[in-house]
Amino acid sequence: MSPNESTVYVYVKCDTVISEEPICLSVTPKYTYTPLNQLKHGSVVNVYGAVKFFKPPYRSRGTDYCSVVSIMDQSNAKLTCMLFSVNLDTLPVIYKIGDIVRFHRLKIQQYKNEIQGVTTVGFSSLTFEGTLGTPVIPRTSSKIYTFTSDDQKTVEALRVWAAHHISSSGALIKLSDVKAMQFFDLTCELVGKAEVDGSSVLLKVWDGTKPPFPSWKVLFEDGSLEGDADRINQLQNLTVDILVYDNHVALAKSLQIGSFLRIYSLHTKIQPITPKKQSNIAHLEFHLHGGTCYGRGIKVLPENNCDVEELKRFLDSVDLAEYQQLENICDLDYNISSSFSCKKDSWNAVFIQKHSFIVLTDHQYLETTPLSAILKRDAPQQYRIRAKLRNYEPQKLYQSVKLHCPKCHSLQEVPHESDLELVLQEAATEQPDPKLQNTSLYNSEVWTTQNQQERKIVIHFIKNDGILQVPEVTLIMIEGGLLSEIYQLSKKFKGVIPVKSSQEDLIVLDLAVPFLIQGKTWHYGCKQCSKLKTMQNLNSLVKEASWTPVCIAEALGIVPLQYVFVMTFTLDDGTGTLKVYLMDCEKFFQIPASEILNSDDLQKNMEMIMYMLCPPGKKIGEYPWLECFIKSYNVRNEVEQEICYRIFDTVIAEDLI
DNA sequence: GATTAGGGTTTG
Repeated sequence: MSPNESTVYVYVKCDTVISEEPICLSVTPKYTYTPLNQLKHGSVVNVYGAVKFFKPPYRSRGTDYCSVVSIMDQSNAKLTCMLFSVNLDTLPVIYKIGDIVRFHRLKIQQYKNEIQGVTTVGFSSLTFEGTLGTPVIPRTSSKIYTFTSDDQKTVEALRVWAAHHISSSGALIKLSDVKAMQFFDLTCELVGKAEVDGSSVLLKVWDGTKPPFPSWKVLFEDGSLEGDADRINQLQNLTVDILVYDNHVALAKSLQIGSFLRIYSLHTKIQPITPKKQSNIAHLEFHLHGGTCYGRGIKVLPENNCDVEELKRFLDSVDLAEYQQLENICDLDYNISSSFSCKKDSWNAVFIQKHSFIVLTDHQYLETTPLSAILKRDAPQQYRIRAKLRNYEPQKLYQSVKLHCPKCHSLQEVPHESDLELVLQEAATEQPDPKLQNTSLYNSEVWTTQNQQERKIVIHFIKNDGILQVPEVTLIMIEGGLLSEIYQLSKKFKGVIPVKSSQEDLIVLDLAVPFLIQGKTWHYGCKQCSKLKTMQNLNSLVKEASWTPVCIAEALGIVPLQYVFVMTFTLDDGTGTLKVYLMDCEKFFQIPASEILNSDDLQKNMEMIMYMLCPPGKKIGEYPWLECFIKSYNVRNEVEQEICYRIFDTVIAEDLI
């Protein structure tokens, strides 16, 4: 064998045992691998990639199993592959984002202006654990495959790249960290299973940690529960009930008790509290909905999977007796009648102590003052209080979010989209000035819309030290853009500044619209306090590329407005009631007011918090106690002086959110 | 031999 010849090791895989002894053949490797940015429509290629997204194999409506896998490599290009096979085994065995795959004989074709990979005759795959430092052992059903030292290097290099460029399974969380409303991936052991009806199956699983809220208990017919009854009973406070629907039912039915599972895109919801139920504690529902969106599905993990090995060690170390005690307290709560409200409160106290989901104060040294005493005293004072939230206003969340100027302290409404669109439409009729395009600060491109009377849009790409960067870190300015266009661009670029041409330079379009759109946050400036400067002033930020809203606002002479929640709480501690104001950016609810209007998830979290603090359909005796820090202050109106109260230094405990 | 799905959450 000449020194330049590579060695191809042909590993012969017999069932699950990989032969330790490579058969050494003196042949030149025949496989070449195409970088993902060089794929040509119509070709059949071999590729390597790190898994960016995947749907675990599921039965398609046709004859085959299907798995959708998106991969990326060092070229930063992404390829989505449609993998089909009659045989489940020949699809890649991917367990999580970041795994490394090698595909042989993948056909590249075009679909909707993008290329995609599809299985073709002779398709085969190897999958490797993506974690740095773990052994490079392929998962595959292929009995014979090549694996050279070059392959080893490719996998290792991709692991390093993926560790920096692909966010690992952040969705993989423990039951103890589960939030009241979220989608996540769960690694767990199956302890019980029951068919509930034709379209759903109940899975009872645990991962050794205690969820922050008790699990809902799904009802099923007597005798339909599979699993060891003693064990199910012993673990009842640590297991959660997952309802699995529709297309996942068949797979769920086939699962063996005691197997280790990864359940992808599991959904938690708070169980509505109904008057029939005696408990005033929120319960969590776990759903694996129908469909395969976001890779929703179930995969059985082998015993030798490193996550399973870790889970097994952890499950063995759990002290079950500790959770048995809590169970007894739970039983007390479930069984007592509503007439024993003081007992219930004491249970509530235990629960709150354990899970601390009620409002906390930073000022633990202060003694609690009854509201009746506060009402008799002059202002200004500070108090620690313990009360229940009898009512709050406004009830509609979007009405509680306002814009506050830290300089002149004015409060204003967040502009409605239709108002923004009017201003943008008006501005779009003005002609961009070509003299202001392509300067040392930015490169400009003029686009002409096709269907709207040839409207001109100019995008100015701000350079970093004279060089254009990738969109993710590039700030752009837009002239003549409408709301939908700005919205689309804000998804691609670091930030978008709506501008217009003036005599000397580009200037901020109008403070009636955001001066900067960054991610989901629309930043506004105060009309009264801002003293606008032109866009060339951004030059001062270019070197450091410090494109924070604060820096940009300062460079442009803008006083940025803060998003705040403004609410009135009516508090009641049995001795009296007090109206208390809350003005909060993000500390109180642990939810940024600046992002909530553009986030369904945050809105749901907020609704859930208010639902917990002020549960509808319940008597006030059953409301949770809140601990707050408030201060009183004098407000003089035209006729008289009034004492007002405001919450501060108070937060909702993290566990609730 | 073609089809399946074509990533971007249910509404139980």
